Amino acid sequence: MPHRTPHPPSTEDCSIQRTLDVIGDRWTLLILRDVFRGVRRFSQIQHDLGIAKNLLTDRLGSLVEAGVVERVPYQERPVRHEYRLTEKGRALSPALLALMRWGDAWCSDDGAPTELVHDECGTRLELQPWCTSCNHAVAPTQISSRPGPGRHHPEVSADAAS
Amino acid sequence: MPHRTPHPPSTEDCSIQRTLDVIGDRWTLLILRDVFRGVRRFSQIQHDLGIAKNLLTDRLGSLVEAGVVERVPYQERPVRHEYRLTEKGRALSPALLALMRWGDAWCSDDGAPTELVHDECGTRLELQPWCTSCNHAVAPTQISSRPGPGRHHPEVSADAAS
DNA sequence: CGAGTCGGTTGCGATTCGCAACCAACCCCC
DNA sequence: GGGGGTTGGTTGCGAATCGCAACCGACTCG
Repeated sequence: MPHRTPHPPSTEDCSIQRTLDVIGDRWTLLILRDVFRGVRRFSQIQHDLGIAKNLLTDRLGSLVEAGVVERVPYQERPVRHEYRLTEKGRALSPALLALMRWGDAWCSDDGAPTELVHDECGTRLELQPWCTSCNHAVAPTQISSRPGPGRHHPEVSADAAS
Repeated sequence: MPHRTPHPPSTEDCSIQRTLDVIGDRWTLLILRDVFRGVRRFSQIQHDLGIAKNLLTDRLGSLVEAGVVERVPYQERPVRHEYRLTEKGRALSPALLALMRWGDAWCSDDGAPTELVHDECGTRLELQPWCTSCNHAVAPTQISSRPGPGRHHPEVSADAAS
């Protein structure tokens, strides 16, 4: 259980903060990437990532506790478990894709960035927020949040970086 | 300069890995969130986040070195600098939004998840990968990557978690 | 019985973090 | 021209975390 500072001193806790409290660890997103890919068993993940076993135990425990993955038996005699994504965990897919896309586009060793494409039609996917009724990409400045009951988070605007 | 293990033992470095090498730190994404919001000066960020100054110095240095932000003077006499997003940094916007969205939807303290909406028309934004030619959301299984020259990354599929 | 696998737990040295103190450059003000 | 304030750091040090290796219990197979 990697505890953060009990109260991040001045910033009110925003969505990013809460998200990072769950997955903002050096290993956690890599573990989740493996689980997304179908690498679900302790030893598989451990071998694939090269993570220390005690850390993997710890991170998987946190993820289970957070409800991102669940520990289900995949065989009896001997009973063995695997870790599966919950609904909450599957909901991370867009974020993981966006991070992957960014790494491809901006951190590739060879110069050429790769693209994500839609298998069926070969269209390049941008992963921009896309408005289904206006049918075009939505700039970060045109996005706001609609809180359930009176809460809002700080605006994140790329154009504020002018 | 927070060094990772020199060679992440068995996993070949994938896009997620490379991305996390740049922003996979407990503080870095929070720093970037601030910069996106327009909080660009050292002392502002430091105060807003409550991060230790030596760590902030270190993280900002890494981000500058990675080309995610740049350090530009915003006044002479005395010369003072601020940190601005580069093109590369602005490209993180979809990822940041996706993470924020997830935190809103799944980690809110009060029960009701907030939604992202398009200002102009009020449409709820899902941040799913959206195919502009098919005009519908693209499931993770239908996404593949088109590498520039011979490289590919592992498929990330939410449905593999069946 | 002995060896092997899976999924951990325990101990310990090395790294990193968080905090507080200090500092250099520059400003303003008297 | 000395005192005080702000900005953007640097340095030192104790505490928490990490990474590695060793060990372990349950179980299976030969």
